[in-house]
Amino acid sequence: MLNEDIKTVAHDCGDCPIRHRAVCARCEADELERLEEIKYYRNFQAGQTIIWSGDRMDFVGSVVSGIATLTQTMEDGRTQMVGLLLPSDFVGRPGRDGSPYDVVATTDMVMCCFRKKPFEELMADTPHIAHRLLEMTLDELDAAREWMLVLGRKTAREKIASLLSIIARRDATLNLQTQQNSLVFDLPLTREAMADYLGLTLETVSRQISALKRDGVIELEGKRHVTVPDFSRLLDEAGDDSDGGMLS
Amino acid sequence: MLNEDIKTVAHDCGDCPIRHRAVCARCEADELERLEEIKYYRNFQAGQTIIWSGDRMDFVGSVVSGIATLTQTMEDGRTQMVGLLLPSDFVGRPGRDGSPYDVVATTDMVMCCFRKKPFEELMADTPHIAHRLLEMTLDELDAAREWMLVLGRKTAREKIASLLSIIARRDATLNLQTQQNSLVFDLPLTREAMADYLGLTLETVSRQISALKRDGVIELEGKRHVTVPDFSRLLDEAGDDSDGGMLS
DNA sequence: TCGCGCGCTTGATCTGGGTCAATGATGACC
DNA sequence: GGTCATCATTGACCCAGATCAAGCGCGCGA
Repeated sequence: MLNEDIKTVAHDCGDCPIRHRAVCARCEADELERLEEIKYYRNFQAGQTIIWSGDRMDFVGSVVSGIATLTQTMEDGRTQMVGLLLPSDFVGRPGRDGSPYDVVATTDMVMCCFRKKPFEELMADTPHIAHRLLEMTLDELDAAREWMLVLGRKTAREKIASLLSIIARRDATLNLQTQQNSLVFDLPLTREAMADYLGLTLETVSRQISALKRDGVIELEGKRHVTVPDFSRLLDEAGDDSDGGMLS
Repeated sequence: MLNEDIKTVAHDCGDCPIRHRAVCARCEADELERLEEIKYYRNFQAGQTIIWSGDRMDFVGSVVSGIATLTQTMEDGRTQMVGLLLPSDFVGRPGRDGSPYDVVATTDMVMCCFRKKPFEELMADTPHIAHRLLEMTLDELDAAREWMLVLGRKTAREKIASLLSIIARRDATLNLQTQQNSLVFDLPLTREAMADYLGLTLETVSRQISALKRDGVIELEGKRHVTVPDFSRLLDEAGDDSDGGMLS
């Protein structure tokens, strides 16, 4: 699984989010070396299932580009998305063998993977990687719990606004382009995927997006390209009290 | 905060869940010593708020007895419970200062606390405590995500059945009394608290409990004492495909 | 260039659970 | 042992969002 470009990116932290996020802040040469040895890239096509629920996972890794979703499905077909993986997000559960949900690429993706067993050994030797993983897991837990409020208590309109503001926020921090106070981004999900995230039907998603557009909260170009003229207005619609660190 | 009984329980792992779960599996004398030094007990009364959302937390700890809830509240008063703390559950976020939600005791409680800063130092020195915390956080994340499916996709009846089966399961594993194939337990929550957990109203909770009783899925004695004659029937009602490790 | 499929929109109708309101149990406190 | 407060139940009605159904528009392959 080793390939030629490993050496060339050995100290290019921007390339590989896991290295960037988990290690580089306090990087030490031998750790980088060991990480490089167990690192490889994998490509996935849009629609491809990366891991099936219950499958054994023999790697951990992080998203370099593209988007994936974590979903749970009941026997009768009802599905709920329980996580959204954007570039720099971590995938995998050190110390656990199986995945409790399906991981599906919704766009073409590149992942930076590490073989699981050696990664865990490395983790055992280097406490700050373990520490970084705890940090990431706590972040995911916070996100999951915030989403529980969305699922349990918000109206359809608030749910849509919440999703849009999360995507806008992530997009802005990734691209560092909070340009002229308005936000522009492409929706990385179909209406159906949004519905699965929000606990709604795709028809309701469509209607509420139309409503937000009609009311001037968002502008749409085609079906996916969104511009948000006033982000605080969107947050208002989401029923959020905080700006999530977007506005100062 | 040190008190006299510390020495007497120094090696009684059953008494203090955090020590039992986080440390004792591979316990080493000096760690126990250091844990004892920063440990103290706190009592809370039913209804008392342990931590307000946004508050600084200067301790971590675990539940010895009683029940607490983690809740998030919107400005207009809508609230969603995002976690339920039963005996042996861990409270606190090593490395984080504030709490993102209210922690409220719903019964009288005893907690075993550790001052946060020294606990973090101990964690930095002893990798397997950090490892144990990662494990616990992953468990919480799994639970939160399973709950997202409940909140987003299940009907009111399924939600109630899901909650009952979770409580029954926890209760049984704690008390090790899977006696004569039927389960008996007391509901530790009011109808309103259940509603807040399930994203329902208390009226709907009441109606669905009555319906499950009418249909013979559960039996009620008073308002809180529940017996489940057939656990797999309850799991069926919950729409769950697995038995959660209860039945073999 | 056509048509065909997929993602999306919009309309009509239905229904699960919310809302509002009245009434019942239980137990603590005087 | 009566009063009051808290928790729970039940009924009547309503509405947000689900369901069912009909099109629309755009990209793609023949």
